[in-house]
Amino acid sequence: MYRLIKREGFARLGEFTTVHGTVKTPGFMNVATVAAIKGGLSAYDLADIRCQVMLCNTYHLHVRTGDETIRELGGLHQFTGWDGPILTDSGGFQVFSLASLRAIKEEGVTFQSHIDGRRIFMGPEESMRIQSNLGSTIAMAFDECVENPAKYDYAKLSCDRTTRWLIRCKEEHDRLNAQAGTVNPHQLLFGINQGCTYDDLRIKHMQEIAALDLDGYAIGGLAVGEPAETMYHVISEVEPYMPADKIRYLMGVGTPGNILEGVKRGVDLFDCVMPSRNARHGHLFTWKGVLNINNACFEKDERPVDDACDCPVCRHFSRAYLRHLHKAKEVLALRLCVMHNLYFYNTLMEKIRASLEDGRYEDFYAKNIGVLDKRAPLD
RNA sequence: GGGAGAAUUCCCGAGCGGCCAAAGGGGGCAGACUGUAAAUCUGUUGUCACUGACUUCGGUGGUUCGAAUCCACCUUCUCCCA
Repeated sequence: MYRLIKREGFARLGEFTTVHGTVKTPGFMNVATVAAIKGGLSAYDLADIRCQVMLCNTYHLHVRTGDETIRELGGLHQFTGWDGPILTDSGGFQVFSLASLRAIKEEGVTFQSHIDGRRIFMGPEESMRIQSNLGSTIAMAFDECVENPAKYDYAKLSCDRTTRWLIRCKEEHDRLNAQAGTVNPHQLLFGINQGCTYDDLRIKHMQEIAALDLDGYAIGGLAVGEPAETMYHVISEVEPYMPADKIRYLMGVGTPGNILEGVKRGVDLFDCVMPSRNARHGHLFTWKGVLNINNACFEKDERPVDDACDCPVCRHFSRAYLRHLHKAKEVLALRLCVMHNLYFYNTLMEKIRASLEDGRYEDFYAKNIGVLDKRAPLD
C-alpha cells in the first residue's frame, strides 16, 4: 500500500507498507541475486548498511538451490534471516541477459541452465509459482526485457506478449495467494512496462497494465545500452500514465546521477548491481565522486574512503588498507567495499528523502548531479 | 679433484641462425561494469624525436650478409661421481 506524503515537481516522498515492514521512498533495493549480497554480506549486515529492501532472483534460486526446497525451509525470510521486505525479480531480465541460452515462445521461455546446461522452461505461471514458493514480499511480473536497439515490429510483438503474460501472472498470482499453505499469502505483484525506446509503445503498454490495478508498477527495459538521455526521455513520457497512487519502480537503475534524474521524474524505487559489483572491482562512491581504490595514489593514503561518510568501513579503515586488501585478493576487500558502496547508496536515498521533506530536492539535485558519477578529483 | 647442465626483458619461463623488442604465465599500471552466467572482462607493460629509430637475451671475443640462438674463453649457479 503506497502513501504519497509530499511532492516537489514530479519528485515524490512516500511510504510503501507491506507485511514485512514499511519502505520509505524514494528508496534503493540492495541486490542479493542468490539470496546473499555478493561480497559476503549476510542479513545481519543489512541493518548496518541501512538497507530497506533485499532483492533476490527467481531464475537463480530456481536453478540453485530450488524454490521447492526454500519453501520447505520456510521461504526466503526464514532461509536468509532477513525479516524486512524482499522483492523477487521474475527471471524476465534473464530472458535478456541469457539470450544465447534461450528460446522465447507464447507459452514462455526455454532456458539452458547456466549452471549445468539442462533445459528449463519458465513462463508466467512458473515464475509466479517460484516466487510464491520463495515467499517474497513483492513478486515481479514475468516479462521480456528487449535488447536495445530493437526493431519496432519486434518491440511491439514482444510488448503485446508481455501484456498477455502479465494477465496470466495476475491470475496465477491471485490463485496462489488464495491457496492454503502459501508461504506469504499477502504477496504483492508489480507489473512491468516495456516498449523499448518507442514512446507510443511505452505509453500504450503503460495504459494497458495500469488498467489491471496491480500493487505497483515498474519501468523495465531501460539502462540496457541506450543513452542516458533516452532513458530519461522514456521515463518522462511514461510517468503521466503511471497511477499516481501506486509505487513506481525503475528497474536496474543505476548510477547516483541516474537515480537523481529518476527521482526528479517521479520514480520511487530503484535497484542496481552497480554499487555491489563496482565495489568488488574497487570502484567506490563518495560525495566527491568515484575513486578506484586500486590506483597507486592510494598506496599510503591514511584517510577514509570518504571523510563525509560515517559507514562502518569509513569509521575504521584507511584507503591504504582497502587498497592493500584488494591487491592481496583478500575476501575482506570485497566485503568492506560492498558495505561502503551500499551504505553510500542507501544514505543517498535518505538524503534525497530528507531534501524532499524540507522542500529542497532541487538544491540537493543541483549540488550533486554533476559530481557523484564522475571521478573524484585528486587531492 | 672428475663429469654434466644452466644463465632470456620486473619475476617465472618459451625461443635454439633471419618472420624477435622476443610466446605464455605472474606481478605492475590503467580502463570498463546499470532488474548480477561478472571476486569478472579489456588494454598496456625496454627507450625515444613512436606507421620509424635506437639499446637489450651473464661477460668478452669470434664465425656469418645476418646471432638470444653457432664457436672459444671467462664469471656465476645447479646436479652427479669422488
